[in-house]
Amino acid sequence: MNYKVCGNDIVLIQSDFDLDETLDCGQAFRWERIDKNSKNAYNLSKFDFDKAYKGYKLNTPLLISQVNIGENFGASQITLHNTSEQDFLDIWVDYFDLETDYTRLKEEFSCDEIMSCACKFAPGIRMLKQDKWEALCSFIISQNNNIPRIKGIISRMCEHYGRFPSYEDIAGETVESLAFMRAGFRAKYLIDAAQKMASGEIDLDDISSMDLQSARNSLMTIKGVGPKVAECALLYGMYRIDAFPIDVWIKRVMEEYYTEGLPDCVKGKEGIAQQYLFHYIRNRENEKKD
DNA sequence: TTCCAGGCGTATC
DNA sequence: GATACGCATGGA
Repeated sequence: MNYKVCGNDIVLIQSDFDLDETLDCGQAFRWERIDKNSKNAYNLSKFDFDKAYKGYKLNTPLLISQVNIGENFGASQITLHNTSEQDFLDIWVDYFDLETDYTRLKEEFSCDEIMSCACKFAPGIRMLKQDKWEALCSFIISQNNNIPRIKGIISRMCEHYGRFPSYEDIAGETVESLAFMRAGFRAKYLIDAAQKMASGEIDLDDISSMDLQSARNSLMTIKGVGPKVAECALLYGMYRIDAFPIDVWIKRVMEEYYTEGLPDCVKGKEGIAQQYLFHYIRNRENEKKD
C-alpha cells in the first residue's frame, strides 16, 4: 500500500477504484455525491477534484475525493480528508478492500466473455467490507424496494437517532414508533432482527465464521430475511465473497447469459463477479432508455 | 391509473 | 416443493 500523510489527509495513488462505480452501485446506501458547486460547504474550496463523496462506515464519517490520472483513468489519486493514519489503517484500508489486487481479479474473470464486458464496463468497482449490522439492516430495508427509497429510509433512520442506530436502539422500538422511517412492512422485520440480536439468539460475529449454508440458515430465522437478504448480509457485511445474491437484475443476467450456470473463472468469488454483473445489466438497460 | 422496485411470509395445493 | 398473492411506499 502506497500512501502519504498530507496534513490531515491521507493521499494514495490507487488503480481499479472509481468512487461512482464503488459507492453508488447498490452495495452501500449511505454515500452521498458532493456536487462541485457546493464544495465550499465541505471546506474543499481550494481543493480540486473530479468527484467526491461523503458517507460513513457505521458511525465513522469520511469525506473522500478522486482525481483522475492519465488518459484512460487507469489510476486515481484518492484523498481521504480529515482522516488520521490510524483510522485509515484500522478502518478504511479494510472497508475499501485496498489489499486486494483487482487488476488480477479482473484478469481472472475476463476468461469469460460476459464477465470481461462487465469488468470493462465499470473497471473501478471494488467490494466494500461493510459493518455486519449496518449491512443486515440495509438489505432488510432493500426488499421489494428501489435504491433511492432505500437511501431515503436509512437516511431518515440515521437522522432520527443522530447516528446509525444500534440493535439495542431498534430492539426497543415498535412498528408505530418507527413510522417516521416510512419503511412500510419492513419495520417489523428490523425490529425482529434487533430483538433476536438483543436476546443473543442471533450473533453476527458467530455467523460470520460459520460455513456458508449454516450462516444462511441462521440469518433466515430472522423474519424478513430470506435467501436474497441473507446472501447480501453475508457478502456485504461479512465479506463472504462466495455468496451470490440473486435479485431481479441478476436473475435477468442468469436467464440471458448463464443458463448453464456461472463460469468456472469466477468460482469462489461469485459475490464480486455479481457486483460487476449487477452494475453492467442495470446501466446497460438505463442506456437503452436514453 | 397502473406498474415496478437489490423479496418475503403465508396460504394452498 | 411449487405457485399465487398481499404487502407499505413512492417514483415513473
